[in-house]
Amino acid sequence: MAWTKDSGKRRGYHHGNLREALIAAALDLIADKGPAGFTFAEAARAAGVSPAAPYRHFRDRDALMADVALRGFEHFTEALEQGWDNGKPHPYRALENLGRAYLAFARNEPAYYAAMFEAQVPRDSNQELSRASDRSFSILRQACEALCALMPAEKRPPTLMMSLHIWAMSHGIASLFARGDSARRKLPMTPEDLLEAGLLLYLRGLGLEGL
Amino acid sequence: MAWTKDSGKRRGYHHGNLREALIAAALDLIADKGPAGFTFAEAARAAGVSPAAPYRHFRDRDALMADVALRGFEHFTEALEQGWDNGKPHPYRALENLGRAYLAFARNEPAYYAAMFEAQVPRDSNQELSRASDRSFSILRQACEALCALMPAEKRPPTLMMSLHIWAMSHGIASLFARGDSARRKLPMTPEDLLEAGLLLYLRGLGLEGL
DNA sequence: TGTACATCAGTGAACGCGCGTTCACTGATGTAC
DNA sequence: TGTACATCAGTGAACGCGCGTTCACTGATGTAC
Repeated sequence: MAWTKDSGKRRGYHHGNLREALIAAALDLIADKGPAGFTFAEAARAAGVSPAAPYRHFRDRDALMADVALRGFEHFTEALEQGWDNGKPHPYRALENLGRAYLAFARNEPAYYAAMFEAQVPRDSNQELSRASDRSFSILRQACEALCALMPAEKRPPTLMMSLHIWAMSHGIASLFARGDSARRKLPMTPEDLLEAGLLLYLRGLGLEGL
Repeated sequence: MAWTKDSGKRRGYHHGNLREALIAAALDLIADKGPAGFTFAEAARAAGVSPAAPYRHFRDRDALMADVALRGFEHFTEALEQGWDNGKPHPYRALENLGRAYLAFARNEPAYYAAMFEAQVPRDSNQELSRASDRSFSILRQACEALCALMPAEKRPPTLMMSLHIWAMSHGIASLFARGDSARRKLPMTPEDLLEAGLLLYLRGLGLEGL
């Protein structure tokens, strides 16, 4: 990974980019051993810095973890937005792509995924984090609204409920079958196909027949 | 909890029920601080026993964790079976109850739930554990088969896919909104209502209209 | 352009702590006869 | 029913280890004039 360490150039007394390097180290460690298996000291070591140095950048281990989760949600939002691509070429197809983006994120970024959803980061005490999480969800909600707009007004389901259902199914499939770490379960089909079929059936249940 | 400690009677040199006591202690600790926040030493202390004693019963910390997960799946299977209640009074209603049982388990047994789904217990290396997990899933599958039997044969969906969808949605809702620990997200409705509506819509999508 | 100084971001040594694990041991229990 | 003995399930002391955290420090950087 290009963003780890100092990519070659020798550092002097000042690291120059320690904050980023610590986060990168944390991600590596989390990916390796789960959210529990990362320590402040080890992250410092990985960044090639004394064990006291991280305290210049993070209050403690939990603060680093919260930052990892925060960045995770930011990247996640971005990934979902790209998947949705403003509803192009067609809202249904775009929702499918959004779902794919969800699964791809769980697969390719297991460390972020674990920090966001499984590390016990107290979201209540961290407004910034819960707002970032809300922003991710809002992409999904926006997608549901665009889909509902295709239906006659009197047949539209509540979009909040609809987006929660789709979130739950995507999250369930991602957590059980698509994640990129050791907790992934085997599946006799691709998670993408499973999700696609699930979305199709669910939307049909809502009366969104024509695609 | 009645099964913790030695419930009053003074123990002598032999604990008498140390294995159980250690598991109970592990559950308490996991519920408190997440799957990471439990140590062999602390479990021993909670059971009122020297730090060397647990080694008579478990090879190491991971073995204890795996045992907790295993028991979790056993209780989970039981809970799902009770919810399903052999399809009574009616398969659809019974499926709804099965879903409720799933959510109730996540809420009431957060420690088991975390050990089963979030602790990094390597399932591959533990055949007993993966079989227990399969047994839980098979209840759900059985329920789907009963529901499908209500449909004309040529309209029946593949029950494996159907049960995976329902598992994913239940698991997603449970993990995000129903779990009994600090990672639960707020929701403007009960998780039970959300799941019930989701199941209804999904089944409708399958063509299971009449309930 | 040079110099003085404040601030910043590191060092490295030190500390107390709790964990995992081992060891020789011992008290309690069960069983053969 | 009693006794001898094997086995089991604990003790408690000890060890090495790595972690989190603190401290006075120092090298590098930026800025005012």
